[in-house]
Amino acid sequence: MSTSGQQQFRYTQTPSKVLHLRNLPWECSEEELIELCKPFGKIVNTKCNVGANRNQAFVEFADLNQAISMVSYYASSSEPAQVRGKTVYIQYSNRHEIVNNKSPGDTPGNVLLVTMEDVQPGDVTIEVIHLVFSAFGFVHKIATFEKAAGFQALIQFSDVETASAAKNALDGRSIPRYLLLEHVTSCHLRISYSAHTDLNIKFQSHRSRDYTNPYLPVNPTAFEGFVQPVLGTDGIKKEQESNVLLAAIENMQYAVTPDVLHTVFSAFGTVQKIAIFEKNGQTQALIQYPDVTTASVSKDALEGHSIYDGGYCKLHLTYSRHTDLNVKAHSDKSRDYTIPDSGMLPGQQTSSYPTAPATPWQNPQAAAGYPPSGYGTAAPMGPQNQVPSWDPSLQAGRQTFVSVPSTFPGQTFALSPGVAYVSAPVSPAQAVSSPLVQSSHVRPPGAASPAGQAAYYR
DNA sequence: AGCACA
Repeated sequence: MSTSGQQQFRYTQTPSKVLHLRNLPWECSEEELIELCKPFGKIVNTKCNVGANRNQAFVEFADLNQAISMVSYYASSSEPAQVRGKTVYIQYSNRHEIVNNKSPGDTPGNVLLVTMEDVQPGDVTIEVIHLVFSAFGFVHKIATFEKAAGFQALIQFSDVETASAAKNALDGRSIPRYLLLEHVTSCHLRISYSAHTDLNIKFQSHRSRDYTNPYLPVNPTAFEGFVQPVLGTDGIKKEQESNVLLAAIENMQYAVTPDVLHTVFSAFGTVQKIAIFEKNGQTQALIQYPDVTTASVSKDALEGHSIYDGGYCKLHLTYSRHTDLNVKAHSDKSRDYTIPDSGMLPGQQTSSYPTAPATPWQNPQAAAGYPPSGYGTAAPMGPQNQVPSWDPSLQAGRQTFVSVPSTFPGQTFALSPGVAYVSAPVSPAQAVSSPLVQSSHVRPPGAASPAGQAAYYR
């Protein structure tokens, strides 16, 4: 019992038939899981693609001893458990059975429920959805709606076969970027079967279509008053600018506080308000500037950059629909910098940073070879590092990372850490002179492979 | 790299 050594923590949990596996490759299949676990016993249930990164899973053995044998084996093995060459960490789950594994969403039907991750409703138009799914057969009807899970669409095919073909081909993939709005960096598709068999579409509108009934009335109010991105003539691209930026923070290994964001975003102008919140398991933030131009410059300069080197806390910026945030003046999730802070000058607001020990924009060399193992490697951020307003000299000395351009969503962790320096950081002056919104050029749909598959990003 | 709710 007294196994001395570093792995003793593995035994601190009470054994369970259910094992919790983490650090799996993204979208690890059930087959791969079973392959890994079946040498140790009979697997009666699994739950894959769990967690925000879909890189965790649960495996339930028929017998407790089988689970124990697997944990024990890898606890003492010199070779770690691996899937696709990635070390998998195994521990006992704190639950004793996997519940609800077979959801209704696994029962095939002719209607698919598609969840588009990491996008705002309206970022993906119904035309694009139609285009993407038409590659597998005639799409009868589409209804889109906003749920807590995100932006969702019900897509009705003629039959189960067509629907499952589309599901198999597209589930877990991303809509090719050239079909997306300029500011939309990725659109993962999560697809399950709906229990519906026939959708009841009442109007042709920006959120619902019935392609079997061209005479269906067009909802007269459906297209106007629509705050979502304005559709271009091709119905595919265009975005609405705003003085408020929405930042989706990817790969958030460090705490991101309002003050950290303030430091980063103040480089381009006065930051008025900041709000941080969780959405769909991802941390997002709203950053309010006084005007659209400042927001636009900031957005162009910071998009895709990471707050910390190594690709941590990577920012994806879009324009928010908000124009004026209503936030608590001083909480751990929000700040209103427009409210005069008695006894505190604006530049002194850095005085209390309980949770922001890492230095944004730190010199990459400083951390080279030091994978982030906590906050220790980063120097505490002091007032001297605060950037209250634009200062070219600071910007010149500031080095930032940008991920390799070909980094696809979901592969972020799997890709080599080949990050590239932005050798000439974008200065606001340059950014202003360059177009704020790129041309709405869209490659023709024919550019997609006929099967509609090769073009989709894994 | 640390627990599942759609």
